[in-house]
Amino acid sequence: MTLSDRRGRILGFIVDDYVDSAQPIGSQSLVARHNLSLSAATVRNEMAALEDEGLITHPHTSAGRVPSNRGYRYYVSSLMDERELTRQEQVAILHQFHQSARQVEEWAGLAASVLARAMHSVALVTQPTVLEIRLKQLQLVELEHNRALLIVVTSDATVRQLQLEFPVPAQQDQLTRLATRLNAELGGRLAADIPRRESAEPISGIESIVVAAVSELLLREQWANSATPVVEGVRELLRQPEFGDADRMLDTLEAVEESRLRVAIPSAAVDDVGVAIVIGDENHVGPYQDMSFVLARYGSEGTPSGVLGLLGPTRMPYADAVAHVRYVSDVLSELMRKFYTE
Amino acid sequence: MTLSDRRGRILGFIVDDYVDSAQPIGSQSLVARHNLSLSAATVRNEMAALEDEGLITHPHTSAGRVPSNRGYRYYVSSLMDERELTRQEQVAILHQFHQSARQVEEWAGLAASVLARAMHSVALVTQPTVLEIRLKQLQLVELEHNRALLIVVTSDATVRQLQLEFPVPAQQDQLTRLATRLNAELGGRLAADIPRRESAEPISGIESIVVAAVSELLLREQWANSATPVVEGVRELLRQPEFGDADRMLDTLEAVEESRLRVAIPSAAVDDVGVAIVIGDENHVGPYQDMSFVLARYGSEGTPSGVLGLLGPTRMPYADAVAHVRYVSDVLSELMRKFYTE
DNA sequence: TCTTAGCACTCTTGTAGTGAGAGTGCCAAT
DNA sequence: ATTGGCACTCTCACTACAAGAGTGCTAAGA
Repeated sequence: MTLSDRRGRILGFIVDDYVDSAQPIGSQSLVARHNLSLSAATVRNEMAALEDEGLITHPHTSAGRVPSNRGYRYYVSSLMDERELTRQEQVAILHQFHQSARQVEEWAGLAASVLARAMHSVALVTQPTVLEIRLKQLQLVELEHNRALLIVVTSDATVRQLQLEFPVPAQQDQLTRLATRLNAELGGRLAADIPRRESAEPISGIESIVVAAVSELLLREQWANSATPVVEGVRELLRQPEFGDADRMLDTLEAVEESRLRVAIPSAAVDDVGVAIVIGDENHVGPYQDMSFVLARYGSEGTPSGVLGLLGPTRMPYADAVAHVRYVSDVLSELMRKFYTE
Repeated sequence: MTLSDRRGRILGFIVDDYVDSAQPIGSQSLVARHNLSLSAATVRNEMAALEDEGLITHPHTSAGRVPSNRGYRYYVSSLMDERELTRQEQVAILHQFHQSARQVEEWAGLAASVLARAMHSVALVTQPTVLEIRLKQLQLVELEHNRALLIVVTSDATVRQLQLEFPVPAQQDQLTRLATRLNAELGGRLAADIPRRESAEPISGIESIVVAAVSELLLREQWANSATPVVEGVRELLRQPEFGDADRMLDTLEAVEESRLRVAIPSAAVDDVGVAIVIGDENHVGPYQDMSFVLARYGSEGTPSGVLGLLGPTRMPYADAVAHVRYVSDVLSELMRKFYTE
């Protein structure tokens, strides 16, 4: 569907005005605000046409117009002019990264709060993960009797631990020897390559327990991180007028909690370069019928990567959102690139 | 202050009724509900007296009575009969622990959700920490060039890592030798004993960096854990009628987020055995003027310990809350005792 | 054919008024 | 000391009403 030039502009105005006023837009106020050389009546006719196309709606007979999900979609795909952040905005963001992000693990959280604050919505950022995660080193520490702590360092410089229980007691020096041997055998391997050795040479009970645990840790790592993003800015979001009443607020709170697990779903839409926008019911799952996601990948060839983005009301300043998400994603990618290729 | 028997009973009824109806309690309905052999007028006289004592208030001239913070305090200290959880309630809770708590790290989270669900309030549980935390083992893993990962295992079987940057490159075998030596020197020491060696024998730059980092990690451990408890049940709490309007809800959301950092303050009131109750403005800090904390310690001699408890509206079923907090604290203490003394 | 002025109609929102209901406070009688 | 009675107060739900904003349609003008 393509709209005439004028009709498109009117839709654009409606979206813009509605996004920043949160009030239904009437023909007269629209003419006044934009100094149109048209009468309100003409605008009304165009509006009626836009409504026939399903791009805007009426809350009730005599209220102004509000963009529908399809209207936002048209706006985003055909009307919106993409913008970059101003130099000033960029500096403000960079500043926050330089000031307080010492550890890789803190980057995701920082990115999330930067985004949330700038856009007054919820920001979601997954921890960076490598698809091809390799074992870098493992270590065994005796705790008491027959319990030990397994520590695994992976190629993306993260650490995981698991407590193991052995059928028989094991001394620290015995564990150290085992760790040394396993490091030699398994170091540098992919998760997928590790546990396939049951039928090889006979192995002691302890060793098989350790090997199984190592493989579990390598896999769990990927899962846990990619499934539960850092969530920031819930309060920012709930302050928006669409969440003004208490019930709506509770539902949204639930939606946001679920979103921890659910980003996975719309993020399927994220291709490798661009910023993906999922508007309202375009996301068929869950309680997100009147919320939108703006998502992007970050990270590049040879570094861990993840997904980051915003979850806000459909009435969202999309151009700003896209600009912010893209910029933060670039910043994060660049940080990772520097860090991992040194 | 001590109330006459009858006056005390009436206060008790008011608190009980108000706690479960959330409606101001009038003299007539009180007489009816409890089959008092008194007239409403008499009850009114008693109520007037209670109001003079500052134990109950009037939302407005012609509404029923509502307990004041001092009223709750009197109720809790003199009127409430403590109860234990029924066998059934106990089993339900134990069941959840046996079913899903494999790792020590998961206990706090589990305890929090058990409490939150049972009491429809926010539950706060700090991770267990040892006051006398000792270095068990440290490990150094080369990452790239002059960066390495320091891993520290402490006496309470937790693991922390930190990325280090050295002024000069360091090979893995060099790092391994350093780690071995430092383990011999520092193993078993308290956090406080570690960094006090600058002026001892001359040390290489790398070594001093590592030692400083070890000490930082040992201390950070304690801080991070004791300051930020697991928080569960925000939605449960906000569903309570006192948070019915949106503004109130936002404020509370903020209060709860802050409570992550602030439990420290009322938890000062927690003595070693009992359950502490902090009602409304008894907590002078922050936005908790009409919320109450019910807190207890868990853990015992020789095991890590922490604080756990509830944050709910002052209109809270205190007897239930105390019973739940006490029981969960006992369960947790027992689990820890078993785990750490094998 | 497109645009526009005019007008009747609709729906929301805010204000005011009203009556029922619940509760209090006080007084006088028991 | 307790209680019945009664006037008074305040909330809450409902209704009525007017103002305001907006629409849809029609008919006239460019």
